[in-house]
Order: sequence, then C-alpha cells, then structure tokens
Amino acid sequence: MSHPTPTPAPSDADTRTRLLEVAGELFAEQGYRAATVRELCTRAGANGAAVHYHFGDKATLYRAVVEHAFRVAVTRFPPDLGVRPGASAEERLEAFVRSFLLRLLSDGVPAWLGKIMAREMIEPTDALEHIIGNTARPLFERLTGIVRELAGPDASVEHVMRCSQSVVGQCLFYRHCREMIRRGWPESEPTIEGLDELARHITRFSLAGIRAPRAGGRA
Amino acid sequence: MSHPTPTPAPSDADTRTRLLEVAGELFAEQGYRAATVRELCTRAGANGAAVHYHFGDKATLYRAVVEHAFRVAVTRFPPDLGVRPGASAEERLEAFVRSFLLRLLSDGVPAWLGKIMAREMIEPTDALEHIIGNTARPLFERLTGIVRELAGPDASVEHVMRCSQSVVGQCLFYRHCREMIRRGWPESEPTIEGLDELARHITRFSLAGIRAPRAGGRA
Amino acid sequence: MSHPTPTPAPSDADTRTRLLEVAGELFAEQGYRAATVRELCTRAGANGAAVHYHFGDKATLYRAVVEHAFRVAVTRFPPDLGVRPGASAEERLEAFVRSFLLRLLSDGVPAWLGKIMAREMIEPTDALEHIIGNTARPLFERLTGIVRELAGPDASVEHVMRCSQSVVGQCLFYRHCREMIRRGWPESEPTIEGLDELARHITRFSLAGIRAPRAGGRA
Amino acid sequence: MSHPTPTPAPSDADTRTRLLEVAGELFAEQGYRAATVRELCTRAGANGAAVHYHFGDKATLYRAVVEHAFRVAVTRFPPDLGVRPGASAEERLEAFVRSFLLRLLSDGVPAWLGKIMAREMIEPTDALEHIIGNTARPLFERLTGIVRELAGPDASVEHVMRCSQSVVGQCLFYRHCREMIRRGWPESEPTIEGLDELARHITRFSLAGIRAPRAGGRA
DNA sequence: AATGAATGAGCCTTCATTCAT
DNA sequence: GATGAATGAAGGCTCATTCAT
Repeated sequence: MSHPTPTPAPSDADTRTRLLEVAGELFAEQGYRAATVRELCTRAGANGAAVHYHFGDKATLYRAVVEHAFRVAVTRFPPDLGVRPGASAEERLEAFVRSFLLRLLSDGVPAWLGKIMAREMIEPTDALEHIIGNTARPLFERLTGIVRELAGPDASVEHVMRCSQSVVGQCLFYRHCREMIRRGWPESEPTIEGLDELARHITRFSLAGIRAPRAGGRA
Repeated sequence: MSHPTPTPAPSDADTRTRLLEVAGELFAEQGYRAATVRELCTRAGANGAAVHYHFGDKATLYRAVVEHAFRVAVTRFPPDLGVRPGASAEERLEAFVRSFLLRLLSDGVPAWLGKIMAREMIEPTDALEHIIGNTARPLFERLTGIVRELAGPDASVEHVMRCSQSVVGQCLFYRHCREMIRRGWPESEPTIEGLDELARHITRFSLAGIRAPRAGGRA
Repeated sequence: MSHPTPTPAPSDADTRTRLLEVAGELFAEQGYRAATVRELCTRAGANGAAVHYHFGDKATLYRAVVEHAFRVAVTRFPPDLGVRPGASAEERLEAFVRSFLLRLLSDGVPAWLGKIMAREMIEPTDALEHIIGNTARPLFERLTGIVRELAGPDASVEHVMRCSQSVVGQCLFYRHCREMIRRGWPESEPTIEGLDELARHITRFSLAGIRAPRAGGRA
Repeated sequence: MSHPTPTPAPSDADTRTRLLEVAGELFAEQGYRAATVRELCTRAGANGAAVHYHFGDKATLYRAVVEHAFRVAVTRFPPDLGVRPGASAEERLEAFVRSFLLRLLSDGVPAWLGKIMAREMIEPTDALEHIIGNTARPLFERLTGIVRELAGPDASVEHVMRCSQSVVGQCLFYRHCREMIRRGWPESEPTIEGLDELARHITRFSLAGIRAPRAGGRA
C-alpha cells in the first residue's frame, strides 16, 4: 500500500481516496449510523458495492477514515506550531492552545475531523482506542509536561493532571458546544480571525489557575 | 403486580411513565437513530405499538424524554444547591460548579440526562432549542452574574463571557470526554466521592483565572 | 330498533346514526379499505371504540351503511318518479331514466350512495348480494317490462335483456366515469340542471335502438 | 429453469418484468390499497425488497404497471381491428365496439387491464391523467369522428358527444358491472364467443340511436 | 352504556451485504 | 478489477380490535 508500485492504476487509487474523503464529510455530517453506504457511493460517483470491495464493510471504512483524517490533521497543525526552540513554558502553552483550537475549529481540509472526534467521545467506536493511543495521549503528555514546569516541582501528579484537564476542557468547549453557542449565543462563537485572542484568553486564564496557591498551602 | 402495594415498584408505574424512563436510558446509551422503538417497548414490557399510542411517533417521544429529564434534573440539583442566603460570590461559584458536576455526572435518576445533552450538542435535534431556552440560558446567566461580581466593575462584557465559558468548559470536559478518560486515563475519572474535590479545583482554578490581570490593565 | 321504545336515550340513537352517516361519506370518499375506524370516530365525535360497541366490527358497519343508504335513496327517488298512472311506455322509460340518473348523480343526502354502489361493482363485498336482491333486480325487472312493451311481442328474451342493459349502461356511464369526464372532458359533465336534457337524449337514443329492425328480420 | 429454452416460460422473465405482470393481477384483484408488496413479491418469487430495488416504492410500481398494461393492450387490440381500408362508417363503428369489448373483457394478458381502468375511474390515482392523455382521449376522438360522419353534417357538437358517450357507456357496462351481472344475471354475462354478437347488438342499437331524428329536426 | 388504554398483526420501506458476471 | 442485481433482516408506523373499568 505505502510502497511504490511500478504501474499504479490511477483510477483505482482515485476511487479509494475519493471514497475516503467523501466518507469523512458524510460521517461528520450525519454520524456513523445515519450515514448510508449508498449515499456515500452516490456522492463519490462510485458503484454501490464499491465500499465493500475496497474496505470490506462499513465499520472498517470508518476506521480507515479516522486514521486518514488524523494523519492529515497532525501534519497540518503540529502541537508546537510556531514556537521557536527554547521557548518559555508560557509560550509553549499558548502555542499548544492555539494549535489545539485550530485543529478543532479550522474549516480547512479535513474540516470534519473535529466533528468526528467529538462524536467518538460521545458514542465511541473501536476507532477511539486508536485516537487515544496515537494522538490524544502524546498530545496530553506534551501538555502535562508544560503544566508541570509551570506548576513547579512541588505540584502533585493529581494537580498537574487536573490543571491540564482544565486547559483541554476550555478548548474543547468551543468544539463540543459549537451548535449550542451558534444557536443561543451567536455573538460569542469564535471566528478564525478571533482564534488568536481566544487562545490568549485561555492561556492567561490557565496560567493564573495553574499558579494559584492550593488549599493546603503546599506551594 | 396486580395487588396493591404501599410503595409501588417502578414497574408498577403506568406505561407512559415507564416508557419515558426506559427511553431515556436507551437514547443515552445508543443515540436517537440507533435506539429502536421495538427494543424500547420490549425493555419497558409494553406492546410494540405503545409508543405510537402514547406519543405519536419516535421523534415526539424523544422530545418528551428530554423535557421530562430536565424537569427532574433541575428539581434534584438546583444551581444554588447548598448555598445559604447572602453567600459570597466565591461560595456561590463553588456551589454552581458542584451542582453542575452533579447534574452532569450523577448516577442517580435520570443518569442519562448528561449523555443526552452531550448528544444534543453534537447532533442537535429540535429539542436543543428547548434545552437552550429553558435550562442552558438561565443557568449561564446565573453564572455570568457571579463572574461579573468576581471580575470587578472594569471587566468587559466579552471578558465576563469568556471567563464563564472557561468555567463551563472545565465542567463539561468530564461529561463529554468521559469515555475517553475511562479508556485512556481511568485513574483520573472523577467519582461521586471525589466530586467535591474536583469542584474545589475548578473553583480555585477559575477564581484565579477570573481575577488575573488583563493585557490592557496590567499596571 | 324500529319499534318505539318507552324512553329512547336520544344521545345513544344520535351516536349510532351519526356514525352511520359519517361512515357513508367516509366510505364513499376513500373506499372500504382506506377509510379508518379511527378517523370515522373522530369525525363523528365519538370514542375510538364506538364502532365496535355499536356495530361489532368494520365490515358489519359497512353493511349497515349500505342498507341505510338504500332505504333513503329509494324513498327519495322512486323509479316511477313523476309518472301518472296509465302513462305510455315511452313516458315510463323517460321517467325511469331520469330517476335513475337522479339517484346516481344527485348531490342530495345521501350523495355518497352512487359512489358506494360504483365501488361495490368493482370491488364487491357481501353487501352486493343485498343490493342486487333488494334494489337492482326489482329496478331492472321494471325496466325489462318497459322495454318488452316497446320491443313488441316478437322480441326475444335475449334482445330485451341486451336492450335493457344498453339503457342502464348509458346511465351508469355518467356515474362510473365521472372522475374521468371531470378531468378529461369537463364541459360535458352533466349538471343537475342539465339532467332532464340528458335523460331525454338517452331515452330518444334508446327508443330508436330498441325499435331498430334486427339482423334476421325477426321483427 | 437454468437451461436455455427456445420459448422461455414466463417464470424465466427477469425479475422486473415478472414483478410488473404479477403486480397487474394483484392490483386488479385487490385494488391499490389492499394489495401488499409482500404478497406481490411472494407470488413473483422475488425478495421482499425487490419492489424497492426495481421501482422505488409501491406508488411508482403502480404507475409502471398501468403504463405497461396499456402498451400491451393497444398493441394487441388496435381500435381499427379487422377493418379494411376505406371501410364504411358502420363497419368502422362495429370494429371500434368489438375491439373495445375485447380490450375490456378479454381474458388474455393483460386480463387485468380492464379491472385496473375501472378502479382508476372510481378511485383515481396519478395514473388516471396518463390514461386519459395517452389512451382514452385518442380513442374517444376516433369514435366521435365516426359518429359525426354517421350523424350527418347538421348534428351539433353536443349531440355527437352524447351519442359517443352512449356507445362507450354500453360497452363499459359489461366491464364495470361484471361482478353484478355474474352474481345476479349469470346467463347474460358475455362470453368470448358471444362477444361478436354483443358487438353487433351495440352497433345496431347505436346506429339507430345516432340516426334517430332529434327534437328540433323532426320534419 | 360507553370509554381510554393497550394489543398484535402486518405494512411499506431502508440498508448493509452478497453474488454472478 | 468492478459492477448491477438481488437479498434478508429490521425499523417505524398503522389499524382493527379487545378489555378492564
């Protein structure tokens, strides 16, 4: 698959890839259950049996879509986006938040990655294990590293964990509640242009939270 | 079953109520599309036509479930839970966070309310409008009131909004990402017993964030 | 049922009668299969179980409707409508045709009798036997009597039969093909005012046909 | 079944055609509402989803059945059946009547066309428009042409119309009232062998009727 | 006498999947 | 390698009917 073949049939690769991309949009739009193989094939201009020919069944196709999407997304928005080597922990936190928001809210291709991730969290499929292992865990560990540095050597593992979760929660809010914000508080829906400012708010808010003295006065 | 009992078991409830409660669990478990009327009726020990008789169709039943759930939830966990009159803004914030987490994560009846809300945000139905108007907006306005008090008179509307969203995002994280946490970081999944401590973390984290000096007002 | 009772409950008789009349309209509109007991009860302002209470089941109700309708129709438009005793055969033929057309096309109550008869002929139920015995046969025998008189003593039984059928066919055409005429040839749909002229046409046309010399020169 | 035969049995036809033909019989027997897709598929030896696959839904299938039936019927019994070029108006009238009766009453394939047409007139569906435009109107215009020629140049448009309707009514009678005749007057139900004689009766009867002196032109 | 609740059978339709070509 | 035809298992919904009250 990934190794070069002497005479790759372009139309074959095209069909498979087209299926993959159209499936991404469709699954994001309608969810796994509601999306139908037939509509997918129609939209992709392929035969009704094409999915089964190329992927075996609907579930396998879905897993392939998720993996494909992550490959693209991590390439486009790496977590150290725009950070120079040797940057301070504060700078690295802001870069982390900004690239996270971009991954979640960007309308670029594949715009539907965020939607699918959100779905996976509510209604997990086998693909969630893959997401955790390949993407979520490395990202989260990068974040806990930054937070640990900011919280200081006395901070407990639990404290670092909760603070990191507070950071992630603030970011995910704009993805998971997007439809609610759009309907109920449209003036506060973040735009692409306003994303930097939003990233600064979350960073400043979180820096204060991370550094706040704890109850027992351990810091 | 047929003899009168002083404290009627839940299965003694009338068909309509039983349907409503079992439907809540089912919709939460499987989502609107995947949940089937047939299984609902089987689980509720009712006839396959019972849903049609009592609610007309599946969509109407779903709306009824959501409204029913909210009625129960706000009754059980009012946003001022355990706060004495004249409490400070800090105390009211903590009470808000704690009751919010309880509503989201409590395993009491209806345990499935949080799941359904999470679903609604990803894949909205008509019920989302109802949720926003009757529950989300009043709750959020209560929160912005507290935050405004904490942020001081110089805080802009936008700042109060973003801070409030930061608070909500931290809470929702444990609901929306529950499945991911359970699979990837099981040691940090909040338990009912640990809920108070989690509420204290979020409150302390947020108080610091709300009071952090802003860009324009650093001096 | 038909004998007077000391204290007839008016509301009871009302419900039964209302059911009967509304059912007539409904069956005529939608046919036996398509008409639903539930809509009937709704329209008649009765309980959903009223039909089964009063008539046992849908089929029995239908039979009751047909019998009720015929009782009313034959009373309103007797076959000798407007004919003085001792009238000529020509006059009696025209009276027969006119009253037949009136029964078929009149918009008076019960306007739906013609529709139900038409249906019965296409899709017979048990009620058809009743119609034949109680209404169709007496009417048709009256017609063959007239035709026999007009055709003369030498006319065979078969000839009288075919001529009578030709008369009936001409009349029924405007009932059975009403929807087609209305859609395709609306200018020729007979109106109540034009019914007399139509009756004269059919009579004149048929008189000529009945008296026409037959192939073998038997007349 | 699987071996090639010179004259393939009807069951060898492809599923689509088999469905079409069996559906014709079924709709004629039981009407559109009462006929079920399930029974159709069973009778046709096809899967329960075959109708959906080939026609989309029941209504579309019905329309296809009607169009298919008409295509076959007009091919088998053209309105000028057995008439030599340059035949007299009398001969053309008899040919018209005979072929009309054949189309209505023939037990050949599709025997159910007449039944379906009769149903359409009582309980029209979208197919009725198609019937009028493609079949009924051309046929009727052919008839009015013959009648006009027979009635002479002084006949009014209305007279020609009514006389043509009288002819059609006489023919349709044997179709629309077939069930009533069969039950009440079985000796006079036309057989295939007796169809010629019946056609002669209707022709002779109608010729006399068409030529009968009218009210205004008796002298 | 009359009703509201409940039932069971069945209908049309949908959809992922398979198979012969 | 790829497809058009066909399949079987449900799914939501409808409706006449029954039953306890």
